[in-house]
Amino acid sequence: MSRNQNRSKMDKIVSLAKRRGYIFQSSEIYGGLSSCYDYGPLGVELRKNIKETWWNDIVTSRENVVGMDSSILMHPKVWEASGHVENFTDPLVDCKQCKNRFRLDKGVHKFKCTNCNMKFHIKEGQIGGRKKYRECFDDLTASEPESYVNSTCPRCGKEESIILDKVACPKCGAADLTDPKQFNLMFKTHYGASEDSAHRIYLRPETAQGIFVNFANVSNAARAKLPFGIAQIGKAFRNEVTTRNFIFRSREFEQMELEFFVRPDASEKWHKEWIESRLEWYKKIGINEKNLQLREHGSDELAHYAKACVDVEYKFPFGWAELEGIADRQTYDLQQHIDHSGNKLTYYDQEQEEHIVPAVVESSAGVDRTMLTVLADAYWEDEANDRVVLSLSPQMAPIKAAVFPLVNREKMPEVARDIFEDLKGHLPVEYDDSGSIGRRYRRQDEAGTPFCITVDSQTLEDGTVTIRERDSLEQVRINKEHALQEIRDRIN
RNA sequence: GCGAGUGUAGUUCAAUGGUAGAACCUCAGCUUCCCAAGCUGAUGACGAGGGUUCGAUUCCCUUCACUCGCUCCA
Repeated sequence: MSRNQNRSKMDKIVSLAKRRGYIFQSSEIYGGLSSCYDYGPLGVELRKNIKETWWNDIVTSRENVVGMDSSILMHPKVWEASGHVENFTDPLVDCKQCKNRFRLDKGVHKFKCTNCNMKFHIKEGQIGGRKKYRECFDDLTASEPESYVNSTCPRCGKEESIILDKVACPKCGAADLTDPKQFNLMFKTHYGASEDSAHRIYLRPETAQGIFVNFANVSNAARAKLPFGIAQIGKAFRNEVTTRNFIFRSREFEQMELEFFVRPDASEKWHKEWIESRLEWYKKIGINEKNLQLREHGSDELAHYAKACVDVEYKFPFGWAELEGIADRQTYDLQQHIDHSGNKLTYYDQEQEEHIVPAVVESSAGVDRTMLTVLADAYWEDEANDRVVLSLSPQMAPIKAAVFPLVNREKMPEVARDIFEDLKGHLPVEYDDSGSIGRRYRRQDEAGTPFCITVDSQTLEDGTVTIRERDSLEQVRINKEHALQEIRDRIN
């Protein structure tokens, strides 16, 4: 497909999502808030179904995985231990000339002496400049740039005479830079009514740390034995530099994370198992496997704590993109919290008769990305029948069935309403008697409803109704008393 | 964050320096015995804030949002 066609497919999904009540832009009446989205009546059902199938697959159906739900606000030291504070405090600048962005300390720092006008610069940790000036230094290996400010000039010997003249772009050499900016992906807020910095805390940028800090609590309470996992679904917040592609990357999002604790020597084996298991899950919720692939991180893109990481990717209209990362994090996380908190987050291995720090295999998936995947994968245009269809798997579909009277005459609406009333306590269903029957079928097709039950004149005679399947348009007659069971059977 | 582009009913599009039309959707009624039929009627928009002007949806500025390309993505 060409780019134009790809783009228009995303546009169509966005507009369908709004029209049918899946996804709205946040704060729309005030002009919208960038990258934040609200989920409407169908959206919230779809999200619930995604989360339920995940939870069922990861927690309920496994003996050795338990769930938890930690608070979004946590002690600030959690993020010092995890590395989230430290890794994102470097000031960054942009070169106005070549648009390069770099850490300020990576810029070319140009110094000069206010007394003798000696000049030198620091680039990539080396002192540079004219030969006659370089010779004034015993060693050309540079210290931190800040340490030269107000230092003694090595040429004329005058104290406190060196000043920082300018900082230039290491790429193009221009000294035309923006003011340094602090980039930290964590949202900051104040804890308590007082706004002094002592009470600064963060909205969690991932749910995983809530699991790690509860490692001892949960493993004791659950009497867990290795290998075992702790799972959590919850919101996380990141001040992303760029947000793009509808709900794909947003600043507020929901994660489904599993931290699976294993003996360190077994992490590789479990990493492989979870990769398979997670890929299967996406197929199970109805994603076309041709649109799924695994991608292993190269050593250059691995996070500092991870030994290996494999992404599950989906072929979106805008290209292949990451749905989930499955990482072998080794003992990094628990060890960091052991070091920072002083608590013994270890496991006593009965067989080896020793305390060990378990390694962890993490599966980190996004609810919102899964939702976009489900919608994009289900969307198609049935030109033969002139309709737009969301072929959601019955398990994912927000509305499982709709009930119609074929026409609004005789007793058909009453009979149809009775069937609807019987179903509605058990399944999400809709009743509709407006317009023509064809219009009502189309409406449900677009919303992704897999089944439509129609009451016609034969129903009044023998108590049977038609049940129509969304994708094939096939209809069969069943006894109206069996409608609930029939739909349940077809969902599973 | 930088550069380019785009903002008119729910959606897709018109028109205009004198405050806006349509189609589809939605709603109500009639009709309709199985796939967006028909008839009648109704609701509904110039993203926001300034400026120029007698008058701005239209021109200018700012801002917000979206799209694309960079950049970023523990």
